[in-house]
Amino acid sequence: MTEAPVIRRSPVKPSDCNLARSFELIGDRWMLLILRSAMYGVRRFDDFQAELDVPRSVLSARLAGLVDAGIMEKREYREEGQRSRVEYPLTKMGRQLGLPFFAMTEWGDRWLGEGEPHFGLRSRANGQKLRVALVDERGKPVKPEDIQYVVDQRVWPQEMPDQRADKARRKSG
Amino acid sequence: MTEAPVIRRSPVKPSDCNLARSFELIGDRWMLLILRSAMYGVRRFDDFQAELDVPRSVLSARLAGLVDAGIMEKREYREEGQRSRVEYPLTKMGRQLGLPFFAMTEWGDRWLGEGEPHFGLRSRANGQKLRVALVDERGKPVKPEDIQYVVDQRVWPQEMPDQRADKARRKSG
DNA sequence: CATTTAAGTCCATATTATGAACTCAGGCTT
DNA sequence: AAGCCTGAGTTCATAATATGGACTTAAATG
Repeated sequence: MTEAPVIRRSPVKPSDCNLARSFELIGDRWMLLILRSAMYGVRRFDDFQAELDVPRSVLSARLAGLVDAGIMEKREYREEGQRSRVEYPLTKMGRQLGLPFFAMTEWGDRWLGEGEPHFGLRSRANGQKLRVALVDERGKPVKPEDIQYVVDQRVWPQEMPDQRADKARRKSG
Repeated sequence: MTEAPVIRRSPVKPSDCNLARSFELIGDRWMLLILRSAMYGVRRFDDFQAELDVPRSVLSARLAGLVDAGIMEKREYREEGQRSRVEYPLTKMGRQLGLPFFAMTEWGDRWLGEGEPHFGLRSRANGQKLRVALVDERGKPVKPEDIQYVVDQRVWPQEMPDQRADKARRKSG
C-alpha cells in the first residue's frame, strides 16, 4: 500500500456539497429519530412524543423544520366519526430517505448491534434478504476495488474508503 | 391504494434499533460534517477546523467522541524530517460509513442540489456511473414493489416507503 | 357540564455552543 | 541562544438551545 498523502482540504467545499447540505438540514439527533419513526408510519404529534420521549417544545420545532424543508407534510385528517386531527406524513422527499437510512441501519447492525438485528428487508419475489450495494448503470454490482471517486468529472486520488465485505468480524467476537 | 392504517408505535423500539443507535452516536451536525471531510482524507485538527469553521473546543470534543466510538483513531505520526504530529484517520468502522453517506449524497443531489453535483462514483472497469441500490443475495437489484419490511422474522405491514426511481422530477424544474 | 384527548405553547432552569484569547511543545531562524 | 512559527489543543465569558413541567385550546364523550 502506498503512503497516503496528507489531504488538507476536501475536494468539494462544504457549501457546494449536497452531503453537507443534507447534514445541515437533518443532521440533528431528534430530527433523525423522528424520521426513523416516521419511516415506520408514525405520524402523530403525541405518538412521536411518547415513542421518543422528546420534549414537546423540541418536537414542535423539529416538525416545523421538517415541514419547512419539504420532508414532511402537515395535514388535517378525520377518521370515521372522529374529530379532525393533525398528522405529519412523509412527503416523497422524506420517503426517499429510506435508502440512506437502510444503509445506515446495516452499518449499525454491523458495528453497534448485539445479536440479531430486529429489522431487515426482504424480496417478496424470492424471499431473499436484501442489502444495499453500489451498482453500475446496468444494475450490476461493482467490485470494491473498481470504485473511483469522481469530482467535477475528474478522478479524485482516493478510492472509496471501504466497501470490502470482509468476513463479519463482529464487535462481540 | 388501501387506506394506510394509523401506526402509533414503530415496531422496533428506539432502544433496540441499530438505526436509532447510530443516530444517537453520530447524529450531530458537527460529527457528520467532520466525518464527511474525513471520508475525503482530511485528518488533522487544524484542517478540520479551517475547512468547517467549527469552534476549536467543539472540534476537540467531537473528535474525542469519534475516537471513543471507534470511528476514528488518534495517532501520532512523523513526516520526513518534521516533528511528530497528531492525526485522526478513520478506522474501518469509520470508512464503512462510506456507503450510507453516498446514499445520503444521492438524496441530497436529488432534493437539495442545484445543477450538476460535484461528486460521484464511477466504475474503474467500465467508466459507468455508480449508484446505490437494494440487491438480493445474488446481487440482483430488486423491483421496488418487491421490497418487504421484516421485523423479527415477520413481515411488517408497510412497504419500503419509497424506492420508486420515478423520472427525475427535479426541484429546479 | 365535567372529562378526556390531541396538539400544542410558555417559561424557568440547565446544558451546550460559540468565539476569542491563551497555552504548550518542538523545530526553525538569525 | 532568543525569539518566532505551527499544530494541537484548553479556558472562559457570553449566547443560544434544550429540558421538563405546567398550562392552553378545541372538539368529542359521558
